[in-house]
Amino acid sequence: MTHRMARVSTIQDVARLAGVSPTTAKRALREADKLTPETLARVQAAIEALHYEPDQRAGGLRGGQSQTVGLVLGSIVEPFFAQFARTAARTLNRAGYTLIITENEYSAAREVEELRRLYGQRVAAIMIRAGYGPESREYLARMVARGVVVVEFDYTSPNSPYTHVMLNNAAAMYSAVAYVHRLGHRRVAALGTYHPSIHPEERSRAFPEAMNAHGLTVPPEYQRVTLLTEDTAYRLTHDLMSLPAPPTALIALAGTQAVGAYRALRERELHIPGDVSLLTFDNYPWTALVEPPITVIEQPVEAMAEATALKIIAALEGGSTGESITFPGKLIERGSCGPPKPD
Amino acid sequence: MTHRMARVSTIQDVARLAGVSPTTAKRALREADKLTPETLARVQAAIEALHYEPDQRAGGLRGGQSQTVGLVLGSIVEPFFAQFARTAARTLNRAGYTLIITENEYSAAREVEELRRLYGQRVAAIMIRAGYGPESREYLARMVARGVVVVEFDYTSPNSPYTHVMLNNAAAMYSAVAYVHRLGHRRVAALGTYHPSIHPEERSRAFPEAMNAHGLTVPPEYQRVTLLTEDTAYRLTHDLMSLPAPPTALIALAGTQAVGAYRALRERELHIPGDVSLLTFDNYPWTALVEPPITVIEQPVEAMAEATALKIIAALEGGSTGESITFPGKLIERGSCGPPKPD
DNA sequence: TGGTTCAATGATCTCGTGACCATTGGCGTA
DNA sequence: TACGCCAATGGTCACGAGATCATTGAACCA
Repeated sequence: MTHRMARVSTIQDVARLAGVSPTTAKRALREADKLTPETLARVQAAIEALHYEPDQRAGGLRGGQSQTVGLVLGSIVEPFFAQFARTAARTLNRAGYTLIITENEYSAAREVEELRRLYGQRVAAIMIRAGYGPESREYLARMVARGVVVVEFDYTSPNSPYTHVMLNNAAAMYSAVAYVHRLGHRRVAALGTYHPSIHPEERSRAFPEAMNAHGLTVPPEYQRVTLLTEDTAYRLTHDLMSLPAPPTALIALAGTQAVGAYRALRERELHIPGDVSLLTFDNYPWTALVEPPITVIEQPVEAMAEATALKIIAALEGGSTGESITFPGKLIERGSCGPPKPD
Repeated sequence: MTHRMARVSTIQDVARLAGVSPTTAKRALREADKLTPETLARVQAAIEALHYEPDQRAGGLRGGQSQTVGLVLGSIVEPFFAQFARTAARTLNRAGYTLIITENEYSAAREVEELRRLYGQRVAAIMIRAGYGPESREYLARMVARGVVVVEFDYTSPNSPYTHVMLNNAAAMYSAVAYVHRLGHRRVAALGTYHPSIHPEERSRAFPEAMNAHGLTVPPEYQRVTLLTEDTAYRLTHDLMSLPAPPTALIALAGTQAVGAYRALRERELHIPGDVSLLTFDNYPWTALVEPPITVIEQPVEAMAEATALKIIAALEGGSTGESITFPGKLIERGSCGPPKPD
């Protein structure tokens, strides 16, 4: 296979073959009822014969925007996001939109180039899990000023002006802390501490608040600002368990973190939940396979993805994105949490 | 946020602000050396002031094709594919292309609609993990006739005319069978049997051949045509282990299958590897966390993705896709395989 | 000094579709 | 019968960038 001889048929070719004007041929696609049955049949036959497919780019050129929507994920290899993308794509496809999936790797700086690419395609809307940092804020605002619809999901940056679809992270974290507190834990650590610019996550912000609500405090030596990666969770777990007074319960903020935490605990030959309890966000299949199976907070991924996509569609069809929505997390008790070892 | 007042700046606006003709303004982007330094500076200042971004769709209109490449995955929630997408996107982005990621859920029928969508965007090329079945073959051929570059990866349909990038599945399967044979296993089952249209996979085809090469045969009751999903693997494992003479070793054909198989074995309270050995394709993080950790065949995902993307780029820059490539799998011995229990 | 050359800049056409306006002709009604 | 209406169809332009050809003017050389 060397090179190509593109000869793509256009609506003009269809019209010529059918013996009608291009305008009439186009109507066969969008306003079929305005044509005589015979004319319609002739045009459809021509479309079939030439295997004509409209060029989506040309149409959008006129109106300025396309039938294309951008999706900016935190990380495409995080199953939560992959599943989100699947459901969002299905919903948008049904409504006639094409989804362009990208990732920002949790960084606003990295995100700018993706936004630029999406804007180059003149996407009509963007579903975004914004990255950390201020670098992309101005660019995003400019896109909105140019008519691009924006909806945030999974995370909303502080003072964000955009509608969002999220987990009720505060309530989920509260239920997690309440659960381990009920089991008797007093020294609890989350695998990540709130930081206004590096890690401005709701989950890490809600953790000390939930602790306080149970009359507990998070010791300073448990507090470390991290990212949502396996690696940082692995190192942080090792560090925490090396402390003179290590936590008796760990809360991972995302499924990928749980992998790192679990690996570190295994390396230290700590028994779960005998020596330390473990709880994580995201109900991934493997969490039920390890021994003991891990207690998790499940997110309604599909419902969240569909809600986000529907907001986009509503806004594009002339309405608005509407109010922000939160979904409840669900604590699924398995075997990785138990009473703490007496000191 | 209600509705929009799109006023997007074009190269015309830039030209007007800079006091030059549109043609000159355009040259500031692609042939900057043809402009006087002063003119260039004026145009660049105007671009900066208006935050001008070229519309990628308009340019492609002229030449017929775009700077866009389609990627058709088997399943976006399979980590192998997600990682493949990440690496492919990075490689293509560096070369100035935008990647549109889609999935066919292993079905050629489902695939046709994705191909149609991609062709609607007039993608210049497609990287595809073709689905099972004949439904999309004709459509794909038509796209090629219209100048779209096609490269297959991970799987190639029988008699496929396209260049492909794949794992050396036959060799990988041979090494897997050799390994369990060396441990003493004689009753071995793969979680899926070759079928020319339902499951025309190299791995399932290579399995009985590898068995024969070791003087073994696959009993008919072990042979079941399945899909690469967790669910089917789960059911098939239950069925196999219920047989009067169950296999002493199981080989899962993909990481997702391993989840289902592992779950079924746990439910039956079978000890790994004491009662049954397990081996799977795809070195996913969780496979090292379960007890015992699972022996896997690792695929060089990133190298494969990059190779596929580079073939696309080569073909688009005027060359050809070149020869098909295969990559070797790597057997990583962990604890899930051991000698079989004596009968 | 007239002609040549070339760097710098500009004008115009093209791509494929959607939006909008124009034309045709048949039929009903006063 | 003349007028108006409307269904059916056609003509034309805009969208935004790339490609190609055209123009300007200054420098250079014989």
